[in-house]
Amino acid sequence: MEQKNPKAFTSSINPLEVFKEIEWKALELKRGDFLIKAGQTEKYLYYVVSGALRAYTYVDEEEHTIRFGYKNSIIAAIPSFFNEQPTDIYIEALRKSTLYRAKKIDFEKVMQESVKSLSYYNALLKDLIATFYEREIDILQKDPAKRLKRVLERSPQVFQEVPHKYIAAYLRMSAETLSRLLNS
Amino acid sequence: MEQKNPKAFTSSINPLEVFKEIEWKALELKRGDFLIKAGQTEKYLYYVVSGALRAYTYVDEEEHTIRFGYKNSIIAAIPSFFNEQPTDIYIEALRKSTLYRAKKIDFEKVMQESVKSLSYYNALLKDLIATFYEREIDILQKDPAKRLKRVLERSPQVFQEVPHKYIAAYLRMSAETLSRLLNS
DNA sequence: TTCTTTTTTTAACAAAGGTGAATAGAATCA
DNA sequence: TGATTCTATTCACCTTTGTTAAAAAAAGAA
Repeated sequence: MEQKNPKAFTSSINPLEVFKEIEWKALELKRGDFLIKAGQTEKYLYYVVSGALRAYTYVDEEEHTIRFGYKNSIIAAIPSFFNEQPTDIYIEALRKSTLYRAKKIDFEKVMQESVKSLSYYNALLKDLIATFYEREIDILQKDPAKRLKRVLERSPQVFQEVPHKYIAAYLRMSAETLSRLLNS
Repeated sequence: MEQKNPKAFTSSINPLEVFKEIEWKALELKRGDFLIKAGQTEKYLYYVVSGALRAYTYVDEEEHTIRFGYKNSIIAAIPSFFNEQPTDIYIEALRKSTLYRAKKIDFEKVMQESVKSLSYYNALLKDLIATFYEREIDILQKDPAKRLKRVLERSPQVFQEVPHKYIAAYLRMSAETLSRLLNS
């Protein structure tokens, strides 16, 4: 069974397999490129083939890392994707990355045509809700060591893919605290 | 516009209006009664007419308050409702409460029969995702005063409905810290 | 490869918030 | 109503984690 978190607003479903009727367009990002920036409205869902990305937002000048995208994960500015309002999320490539993207309108078209697609879409939504819920429980833990443990057990590979300073931010701790925890 | 959070896994939609075809059964809870307990699978969606409830879960013996339900809000053990697996959530009435409930299977039936219902259902899901996202940003704030401010501005009435010690837990701070903040 | 930039580690220090305890105040129930 | 239980406040103390700074290590670019 594939791990679920902390992929970016993700699902254990491989959308390229499931939504074959949809046109998936390949794209290449280099380190520092953005998939989306605050103010834009999310029109795509992305599937990461290789590389690493992070989603973050600002509240009162403070940056908060909220999700990662890496191999086999879905990433997008999900709230904007669903409500079609401008997002406050930035998604940035942390290194050279290859992804596929599909248009929201293409999803909707396929959804109307096929009951099977609709049920897959529902599965995707369920997975999304599960991910959000897991995330909520993760960050509620008071003890930084517990927060680390949960994510480390669920998604050990993220520690290979993503610089620790971003993982620390994702776990709402300083890079120094994460370093202390990993070396003890 | 109605506030969105921290209702319990909620929506600004009034489901009694929108899902008229569904049979909504009234129920009365007294203080201390449970809507659902860990281990059970959520088969209902509840709409709160009056009263106050809280949803909480345990991680390593520690209790975490995750949502509240009160007047005009929806509450349920949402992840379980969607994935049909046993939940780890408890939902408890904090005082005498009146609610309506509808069966999941009735939702599904209506969804198949009417495109309009399906689109309302989608709206409900969007709202749910927005709520989860707001919640994530809320609890990520480092400063307890900021976490309080966000919820206080969005849902001032929760401070009338719910004992502060639960609000403190919801805001991941001690009751003492909340008291300090409110009296300064 | 070498150079440069970025990331990680370590340490000393400060400060924020939790804990425990005791009191005061509210709400609930018989 | 009065009694009891539950909730909120206050204080002193202490632990934990963030901050600042500097050095070491690693990764990326040329």
